[in-house]
Amino acid sequence: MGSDKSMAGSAAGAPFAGARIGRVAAPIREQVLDVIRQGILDFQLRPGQRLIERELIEQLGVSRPTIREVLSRLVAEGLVTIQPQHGAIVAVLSPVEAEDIYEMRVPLEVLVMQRFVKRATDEEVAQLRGALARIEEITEAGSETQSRLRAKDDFYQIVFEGARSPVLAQTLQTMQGRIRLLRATSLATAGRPEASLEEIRQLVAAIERRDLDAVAAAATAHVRNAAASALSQLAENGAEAARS
Amino acid sequence: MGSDKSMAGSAAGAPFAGARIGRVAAPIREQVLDVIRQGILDFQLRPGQRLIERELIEQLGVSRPTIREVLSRLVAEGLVTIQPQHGAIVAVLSPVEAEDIYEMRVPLEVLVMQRFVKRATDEEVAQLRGALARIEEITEAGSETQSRLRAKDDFYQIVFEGARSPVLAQTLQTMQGRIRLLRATSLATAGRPEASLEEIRQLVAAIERRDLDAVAAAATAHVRNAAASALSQLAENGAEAARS
DNA sequence: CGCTCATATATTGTCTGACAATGAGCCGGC
DNA sequence: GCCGGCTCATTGTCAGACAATATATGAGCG
Repeated sequence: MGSDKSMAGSAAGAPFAGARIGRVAAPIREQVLDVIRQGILDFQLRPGQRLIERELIEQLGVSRPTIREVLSRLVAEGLVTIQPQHGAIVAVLSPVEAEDIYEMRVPLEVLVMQRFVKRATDEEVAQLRGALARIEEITEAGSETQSRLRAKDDFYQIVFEGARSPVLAQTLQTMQGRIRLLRATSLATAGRPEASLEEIRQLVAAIERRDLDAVAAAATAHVRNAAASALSQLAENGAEAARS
Repeated sequence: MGSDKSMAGSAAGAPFAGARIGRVAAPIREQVLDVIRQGILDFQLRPGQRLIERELIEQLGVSRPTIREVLSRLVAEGLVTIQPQHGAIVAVLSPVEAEDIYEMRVPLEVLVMQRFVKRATDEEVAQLRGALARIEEITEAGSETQSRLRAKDDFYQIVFEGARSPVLAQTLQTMQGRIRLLRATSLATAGRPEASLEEIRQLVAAIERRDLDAVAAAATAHVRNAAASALSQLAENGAEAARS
């Protein structure tokens, strides 16, 4: 409830401190889009779960056209599937698709990392090292997957910024989104945070040395290993599901 | 079939060659999506041109929510840009974006070609040769760009089918769509159809030999050359535009 | 007791109409 | 001649409505 539309008037607390919500700052549909996407990426909405328009309308307090527009966008991103005449569900990644995506990610990630080497400022490289440090911290603390994922998102954010390649960045971002779906499907790959961390360390080291070949090798290894881990897990999970 | 009930106004001057939407099998919005996308890809809707909702409604005879949904999808595909509070326009590719896309296409196209080699049936390979033959025909006949593009689309369609990689295929397809936008911007790259044809010949030959390395080399060369040609043209065009 | 069929419900697909808010262009005044 | 206000066009968003279709429920029958 709450969240009336025209509450802009008084705004008791912050005259112009906080971000103005609703009206001018961000179109409603962007907000809705973010909310639902985040819900999927954070595993609150699980793959296969139905997304019923009426429910979303009630929960988010927006109108049906808005919801439909948002769902369309999510379909385009590959995070939602629409079964005609039946409704939208959170997308379920098939092993075939997952393999495809990982295979595509390899060269694209190499590309973006090399671009980062070529275009990023020294400051951005330093930021990258900082992000690595945070990942190390979290990994060593053995924190939950959630925060690790967020730290890795930050890491990639810096890479994308520094690479100055908006299209490439966006493509990779949606790919990573879909892969995260996969992670939700196979329920916490958990897998190998330490191995992954070591790979990232090597990657950052190569970046700092500005060694393009080493960067390519490290990026390739990282994605390949992630793929192998995720896909094997998915295979197990799939077998299990088939058995039941 | 179609054209049952509301065949309303004649809409003589529709920019899309008499395409009218009827309520039949496919969902209306899919039809609308196809029509507008095709309009963009066929250069009937030129980059930068405004897409005013009201006009589209009148020309296509569908309602506003439908149009908006379609425009959203096209935004996601990168064919349309929305300027907040101002409206949608056919996307204009900046040189930076174009370069990005071409650079991404290189490894992805290598990937899809190699997959085709590994997975396509002999019959599909034969079909590919057939498609090549048609391209040759059209090129030698010196036909207009339009039919050449269509023939190349057919060629790629076969590749995508045979590669059995839906995700990869879709990604490449949207990329090629955006690149075609570029072609519309710089007004008929024209370029050298003969050179392009020779590259494709080499590619098909490598595929028939099932020589993965040669396929990679040929695919890379093809995309790289296309990029060089398109980008140089764009640079000229940009300079010209800047002058005026 | 299980199975098939008909009904009922739920949900989407689409349309109509409406309103506020924002941006663009125009016109008059200084 | 320039600036400010005004009008208009266009988008952003909502509410309600209806048909079509898929799923679930229950009744009747073998």
